[in-house]
Amino acid sequence: MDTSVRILKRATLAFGEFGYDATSLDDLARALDIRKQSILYHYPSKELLLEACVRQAIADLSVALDEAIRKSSYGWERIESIVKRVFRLANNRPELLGLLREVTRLGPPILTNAVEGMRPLLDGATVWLIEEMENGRVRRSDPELLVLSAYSTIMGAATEVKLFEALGEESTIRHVAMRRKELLRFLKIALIP
Amino acid sequence: MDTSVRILKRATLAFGEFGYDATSLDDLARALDIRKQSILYHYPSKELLLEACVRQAIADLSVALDEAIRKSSYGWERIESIVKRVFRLANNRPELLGLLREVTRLGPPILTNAVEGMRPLLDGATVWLIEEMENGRVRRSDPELLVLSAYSTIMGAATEVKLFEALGEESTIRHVAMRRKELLRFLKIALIP
DNA sequence: ACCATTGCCTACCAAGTGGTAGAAATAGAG
DNA sequence: CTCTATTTCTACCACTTGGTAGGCAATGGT
Repeated sequence: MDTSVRILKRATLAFGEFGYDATSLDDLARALDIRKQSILYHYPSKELLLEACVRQAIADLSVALDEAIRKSSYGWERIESIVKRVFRLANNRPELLGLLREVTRLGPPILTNAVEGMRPLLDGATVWLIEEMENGRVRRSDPELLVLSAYSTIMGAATEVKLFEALGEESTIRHVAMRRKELLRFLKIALIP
Repeated sequence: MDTSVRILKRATLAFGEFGYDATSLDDLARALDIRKQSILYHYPSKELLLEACVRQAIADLSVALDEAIRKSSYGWERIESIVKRVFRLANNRPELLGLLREVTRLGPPILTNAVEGMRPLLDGATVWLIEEMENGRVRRSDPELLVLSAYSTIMGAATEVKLFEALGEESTIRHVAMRRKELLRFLKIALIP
């Protein structure tokens, strides 16, 4: 595999799981069995590496969501499809959502970039919600607020696996499925008229 | 004020806002206008300082929640009271919730400690919920799951201010109030039969 | 007056940080 | 084969990190 891609994947893993500050280029190089300077050849600085990771993560997320959107039609069906897709993503590639959370934690300037990258996604969701509300398929409320609430709710539900484990809740597939089901029930009651 | 208390407060602020790794003892000492070794006199290591901060944060949180609980009675009234209290806390002392989120990010071993400290709180909430469900004041569902979902939802809504700011949403008091209202509406629909 | 304890300090250190300079290897094109 | 560009490497650096060793002043009990 291309070295720069290997670096990107590993960095996304590390940044998403342990955080940006806690991940040193030396660590990364060791894990990849290359020299640190090879990393700095492909990505001139640690911050630029992070940027690249975030860009890729958002791209991957967009692809996944587009898939979920195309596979479904309207109203509740589509919401359900999206939530399920996000949970699947959280299961298969937890580092992606972890990285996004990390970015909101780090704040500007990297967050500003990331937000620009996500805006089409969020705007699309907002526009769609407005339409659905007008057609009476979704309960009326402030659509932007709703998108952001949904974002942080799904994010929380999908990424706080560590917390569940620490609480002694086993985090088997079945448990994740239960939490997903519970969240869906919640969302359905709250969103659908 | 007692030096050790000053250190604790400042460390909680810094850990909660910028994260554990991003906060150096030198930074802290500079901000407090004391020498780093004075910090290490009161708290023998950075990790023990973090532990102390977390302990105190949980204690403060417990006090705030107890207050909210005592002030309210049952059913929806109490849930509303708690949510409002948490939002007030997120407004007055955002570093508290920030620190707790940071702890879940850091994972074990510190998370294990923190979870032990929070267990009475969570268990209390679970027991109360079971009672409310049996009395028909709260919609039936898995109570433990519900507590954790509520935790991550409220946490997300209360702490993701940075994200909202980056999105260009002004984060005025009015906007926070709106988000609180929205969350309450959401919870009411989802929880109350 | 004495001494032990407390609290804060100066001086220092080994390890690790992100990053620079530039050599050596590799590979494709003519 | 040779030239050139790409890629990976060794060697190094200035700086920051958490933490140790030990001194020095204040305090208060005996």
